[in-house]
Amino acid sequence: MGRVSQAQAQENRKQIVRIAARLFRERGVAGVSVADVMAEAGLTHGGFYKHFASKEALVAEAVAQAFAQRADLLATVPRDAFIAGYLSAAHRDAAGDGCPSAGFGGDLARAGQDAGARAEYARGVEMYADWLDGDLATLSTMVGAIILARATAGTDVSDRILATARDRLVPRAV
Amino acid sequence: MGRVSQAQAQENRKQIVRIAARLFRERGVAGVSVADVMAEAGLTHGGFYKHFASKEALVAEAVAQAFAQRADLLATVPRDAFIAGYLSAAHRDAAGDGCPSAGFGGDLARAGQDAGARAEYARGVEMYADWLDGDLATLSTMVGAIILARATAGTDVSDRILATARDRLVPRAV
DNA sequence: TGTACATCAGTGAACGCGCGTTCACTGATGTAC
DNA sequence: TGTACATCAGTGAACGCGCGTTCACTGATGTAC
Repeated sequence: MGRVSQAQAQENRKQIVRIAARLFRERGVAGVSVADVMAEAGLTHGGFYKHFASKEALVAEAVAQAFAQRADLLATVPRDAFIAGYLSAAHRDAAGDGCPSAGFGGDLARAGQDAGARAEYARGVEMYADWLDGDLATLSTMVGAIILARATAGTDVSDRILATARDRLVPRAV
Repeated sequence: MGRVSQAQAQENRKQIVRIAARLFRERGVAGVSVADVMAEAGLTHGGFYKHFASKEALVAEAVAQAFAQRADLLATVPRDAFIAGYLSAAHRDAAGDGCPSAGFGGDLARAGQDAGARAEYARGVEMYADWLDGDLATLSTMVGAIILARATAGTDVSDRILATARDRLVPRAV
């Protein structure tokens, strides 16, 4: 394949970011190679650097894209319904589409160099904070519960974590 | 150096696990090589496999050791004081000595193969659960707050996360 | 509208590099008598 | 207590391997006239 139309190239770029945002949340940044992302986009790995300066740059864009998608959801779903869905087994088992605060938190909690990704992450947390009227303790409970539930998935403590967090944050919901 | 006394070998083994437990929490499992751990123990990397079957086996032991050390602390410090210390900037900035639920959570939240480490992790969470009389929502808030605070370290939202979580969990403490 | 040329997205082989792991070797430790 | 031998923790070079990144090349796209 030779050159591709500008529109196609731009679409490919977006696709790369979308796929990266999913795979990084599913398997962690270190668990996904540039070649993995490109292959899933139907491209070969060599072309990656026509779009991004480095893998690190892709991580930053993937974090931003994941939070942007998240913002749409927050604007759509009522608060209690959102939190109940957040603290569900379905969300625990589908990290790729899930909360970026949880999906990227483990990777970005190390100081590393990835300043760009960390800046996007902080911006995303601010967005959650606004949505919760500054109640970052509730966000902490949500993020902590989903990370703990994922790390203990397959044991009965995992379901108990989600259940107790749900009782605490949305006691009225069924 | 040739052979070493059995007592010395056993001491070296413990040292390797202790160092791994610290480095893995500081930099993540993927961010620390077997050679890194061995070098910090004053040994060369080749001897590692006289003590452990694989890096994965070391991770499992490191998780267990970190939680065991944690258990001692829980038995010593009063509950509110512990939680206030947990939700401090000092704990945020010293992950190596910090909570294993937070320090290993990001790494073990991916399904991976590391069944041994995940089993130790689940056991550790159960220990916290007992200490909190089953209140896993409070543990979720603690773990979520520290992970979020670490991932946003250097921004002002990081301090706000810790402050709001502290207000929620230990309102009486100063 | 058509032609000639420049551009550049994508290809696929190759590059260093660091990793987890293996292995032949060393020599002090542990043991049998 | 002393001697001879077996053991095995630690050494350091080497192994495949996969990774992020580079690069010469291709050929359809975009542009200038």
